[in-house]
Amino acid sequence: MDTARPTAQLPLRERKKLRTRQALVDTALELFTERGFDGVTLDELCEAVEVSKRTFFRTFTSKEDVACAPLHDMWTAFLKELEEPPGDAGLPVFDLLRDTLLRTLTRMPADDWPHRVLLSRRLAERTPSMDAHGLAFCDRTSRTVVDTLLRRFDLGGTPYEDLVPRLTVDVLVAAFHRALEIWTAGAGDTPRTAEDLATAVRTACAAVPASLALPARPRPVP
Amino acid sequence: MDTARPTAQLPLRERKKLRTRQALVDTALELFTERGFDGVTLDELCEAVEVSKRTFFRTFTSKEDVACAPLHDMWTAFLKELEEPPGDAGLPVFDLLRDTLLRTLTRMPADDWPHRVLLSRRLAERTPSMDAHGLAFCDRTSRTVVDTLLRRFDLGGTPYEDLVPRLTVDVLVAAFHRALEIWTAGAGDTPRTAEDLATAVRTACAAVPASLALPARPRPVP
DNA sequence: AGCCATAGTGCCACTCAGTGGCACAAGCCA
DNA sequence: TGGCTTGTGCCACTGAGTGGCACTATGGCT
Repeated sequence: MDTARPTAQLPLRERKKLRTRQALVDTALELFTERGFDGVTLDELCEAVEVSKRTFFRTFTSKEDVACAPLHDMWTAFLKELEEPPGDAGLPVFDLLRDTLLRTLTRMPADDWPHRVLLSRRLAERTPSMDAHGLAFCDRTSRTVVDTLLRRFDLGGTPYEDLVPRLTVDVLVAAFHRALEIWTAGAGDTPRTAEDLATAVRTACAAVPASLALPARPRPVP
Repeated sequence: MDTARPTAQLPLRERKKLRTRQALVDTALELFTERGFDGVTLDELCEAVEVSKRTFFRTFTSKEDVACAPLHDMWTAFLKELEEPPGDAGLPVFDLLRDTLLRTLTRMPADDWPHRVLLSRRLAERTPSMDAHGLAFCDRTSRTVVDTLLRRFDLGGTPYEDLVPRLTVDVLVAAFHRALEIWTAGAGDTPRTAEDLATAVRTACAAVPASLALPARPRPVP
């Protein structure tokens, strides 16, 4: 089952753990997609992966968590990527974040990650508790991102705590979510790649200025 | 307990229901604040309000729901407010939304609503599942807002579904959340009013352009 | 090679959120 | 007053998530 990955040379124990984790994610996405999030009990999932429920909860914090793993992984990779020294100095933070996100996308495992994200997002759209879990995770991650930014960059001491940089991150996250939505909704079973998603992210980010300037002409009342 | 409100003249049954609802919210916020969200079981809450658990779940969708009620109420009022014809035509949608939000704030019950929001937000900050629930609710509301906008205004048929107006709403929601955060964090037990919150909303909205332009000057590496 | 210390696992019993079903009471309408 | 509808109480049940303890596999050390 999917050995010899870029798992490189981790201690055996770690590799085993990662394999269990991946098996749980894949089986969960498969079962949930087939019978719905609520149509599958954790006992069944654990049975299928041959793992005790106790072990499941040592790997994931909740039933939602396992189904949201693909995007969790991406954001975790994003945080790592953000620690790398940026190419251009003086670039607006928003562009820096966008580029970091795009770079992260190119580095996700190209063969299976996009498919996992697709399944996960489709599930989230019809499973409120999954959606909630994903949003809360993004929110927590955003805080971490702001902390990293403050540590690495001189943002000129903004008033009201971290209002300005935090808004920057919020806008990027919003744009990413819109991109995901568009990417996920795309026609039926067309294969989706991380590049497609990157394109959508670029589009969404580019649409931000227009969204702030968008004029509201009232319709003629019917 | 808190009769003769702007409840006006609703059928008796409705008024009773609303009173039960309000009692549940207030008691929940009180108990949760005192002993923590997880430190109070629904059975205890229902006992305190003298209502059966079954009834609780006819009024609220989850334990989190009752604790998030204050902001739910606000967004519901916001949607209603958005149906009113706007004063100025041709105003940017973002400004229109912001003004609608500010107007909504002035119309919330001035005496007890702010205090409820404060308790609710403080709880949410240390209760992940409450935070998640609140975020998911906002997300769903955002969709409704976009639908209303599209129905009421001629937004010039944007490409990629509703990308542009949806981003507009997302940015407003982000700004509101930052405003809430600042307002909630404000010193200790200073009384907080809806006007204070309105001021914070104005500040956060005004900070949006700066957040997009914010330059990232790298710090000298330590 | 052999042997602990320790990280990780399985099992079991328990709490509590959330649901379905049915009988009953309170508000509403004639 | 009596039917009708709407909302409530009660009770049993499912399933997520947790704590505790005994057990096994791993990796370091001699």
